[in-house]
Amino acid sequence: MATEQRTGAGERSDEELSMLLDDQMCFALYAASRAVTALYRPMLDEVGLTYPQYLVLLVLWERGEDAATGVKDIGAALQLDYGTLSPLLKRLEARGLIRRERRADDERAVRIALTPEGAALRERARAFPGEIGAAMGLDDEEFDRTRASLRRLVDNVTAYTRERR
Amino acid sequence: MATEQRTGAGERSDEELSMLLDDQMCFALYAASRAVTALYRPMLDEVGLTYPQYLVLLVLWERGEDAATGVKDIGAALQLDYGTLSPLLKRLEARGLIRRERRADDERAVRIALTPEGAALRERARAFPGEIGAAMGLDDEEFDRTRASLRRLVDNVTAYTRERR
DNA sequence: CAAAAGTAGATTGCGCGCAATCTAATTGTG
DNA sequence: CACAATTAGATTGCGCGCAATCTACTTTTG
Repeated sequence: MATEQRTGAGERSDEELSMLLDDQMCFALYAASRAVTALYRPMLDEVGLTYPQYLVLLVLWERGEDAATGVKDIGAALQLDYGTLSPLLKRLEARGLIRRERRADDERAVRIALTPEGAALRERARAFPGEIGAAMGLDDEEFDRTRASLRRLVDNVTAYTRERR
Repeated sequence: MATEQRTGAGERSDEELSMLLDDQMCFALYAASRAVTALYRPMLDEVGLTYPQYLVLLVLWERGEDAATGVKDIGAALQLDYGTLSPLLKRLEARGLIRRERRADDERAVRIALTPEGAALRERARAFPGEIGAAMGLDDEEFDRTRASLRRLVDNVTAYTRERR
């Protein structure tokens, strides 16, 4: 266990953090995110989904059939833009899991709705979070605290990014 | 702040975790990883690197000029395969930051070595971790604890994945 | 030493992410 | 009402990630 040196002894305290790969939070996040995605892969393969497609379905399952969910709403929930979502949603439509239809009252907007097949898939996915959580192997307290810290981190980073834009 | 319900009231305690997007660690990780990458982007743009390219250089800077680092070594450090690394390393070579040369004693292996330009880039990158860390806005204790939990999570998940392979 | 097994790396194909650009519909304003 | 600004979404292009397949070396083994 290498000891850290986040805030140095004196001068240049915030510009001289370690450049070591394993000291960096950014790499820990990058590695953890990919490891968890890889953990999902065999489960998602069984239902023929990719991980981002699964996230989109999580949003739709949560909103319900009659929520008038637009592409923009999904993008806001997942922080994904049209460049990612447009082709992804077309693939979900091609698989028969969702329908995409222009709204009559606003021809710009596309309403994304679950098909019965898409809604039914929820039951097959219900066991996923439990399996994933178990494989992570953190106890409830560490799990909750880590998730809370990640949320705080995302909020801070998002605010920071928005400021300097 | 929604309160959680990780382990339900009684039956099916580990198969009935919340399906809500915001309750899921996997989404917290996915969102945090992308938010941090986005935070790096303007900095990395200034030196003409992508985030994964930056990670590769972190490895090379850490190993030093004469470490005989192979593509496999970089892959082991970053958990990336040849399909990702081969074209990425060619791009770094095209930018003049690294050299790729077959080793004389083992014609299968490719030695990746920093050029003077690649080595010099380290100085321009030295300030990055500090800026990123500041934008994350976690105090030292929360930062260290979260990073430690992420490492533990990656270790557990990796072991789990390896078991069922 | 020859055939088999193993290893280092490259290539192909597909699905994200994301910037940049485009279209078409709606809203706002003089 | 005309015309500018805004908005929802699609498209293009590029660089990952990763599975699958391929090549070309090395090492093992009969």
